Amino acid sequence: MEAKKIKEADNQSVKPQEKTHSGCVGIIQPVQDALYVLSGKWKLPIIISLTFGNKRFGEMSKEIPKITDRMLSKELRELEMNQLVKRTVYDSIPVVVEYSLTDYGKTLNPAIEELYKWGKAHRQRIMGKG
Amino acid sequence: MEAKKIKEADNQSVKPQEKTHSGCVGIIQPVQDALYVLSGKWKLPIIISLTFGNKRFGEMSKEIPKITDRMLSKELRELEMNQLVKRTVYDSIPVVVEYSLTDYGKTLNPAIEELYKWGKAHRQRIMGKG
DNA sequence: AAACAAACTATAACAAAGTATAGTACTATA
DNA sequence: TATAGTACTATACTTTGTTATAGTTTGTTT
Repeated sequence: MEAKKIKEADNQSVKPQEKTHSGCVGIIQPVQDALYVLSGKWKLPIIISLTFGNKRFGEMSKEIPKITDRMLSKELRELEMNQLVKRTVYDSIPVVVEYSLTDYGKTLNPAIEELYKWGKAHRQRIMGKG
Repeated sequence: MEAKKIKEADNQSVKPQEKTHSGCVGIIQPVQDALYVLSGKWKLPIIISLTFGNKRFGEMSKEIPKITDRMLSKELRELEMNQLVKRTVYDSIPVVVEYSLTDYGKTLNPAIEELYKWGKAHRQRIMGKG
């Protein structure tokens, strides 16, 4: 499988000659690239689940609150295409499929960590010091 | 204006008694909280634009590639509700409206920074060492 | 008075994302 | 033969997100 390309539409914008205004376009684009790969409700939950150890389909299905099998399957395939997740089939009987994070997938850790910290603080702020 | 509540649906899950599996649910939820606030294609671009200085509607509209006025207006309102962005009306003539990040909005900086770094590396990986 | 700018807002249409439900293929066990 | 486990996939549908287009208000310039 081949890595999904970065959206064409994100390619537009800013030839080097153009004014970069305050330089913010150079920041926006990579952030949008990241969001594109992580888009949707479930990719980060799946990745997080796998940072806690390799998992089988059924385990993840139980472990990630509210995810449906369809979404799990769909998102795992996308993550695989982007080389963040690896799928290993053991030809035991019955067949067992194990998912794991690739080394590349693990490079998302610092970003996830920051989102986690912010999200935690945000929840506390909103729920009132809970 | 009042801060938008965290989605009810995100409240479900895990009573303290329940098995936390490998503890990953405790990470997933805050990350989903963060994603909820930052959801959509435009909130981070808008926030990034404002980290480079206070801006007026028209400036942001030009500076953020491809955003429509409708989305800019809608997303600014949401960010304002979440206290990430402040809207200041100067009663000059003609009236001028300035948007800025709140201190709280600025706390997103580390997360954005990590997403930026990852997105930049990802683009290089995919575009081929560009 | 006519045209224009800033900062939006309304309406409708369309696209993407997500959910619900059911079903498949394989094998094992009762 | 019937039931069950594992790992999905198909279909249809609903919801949410985004875009396109046009219009509003207040005031300015010509």
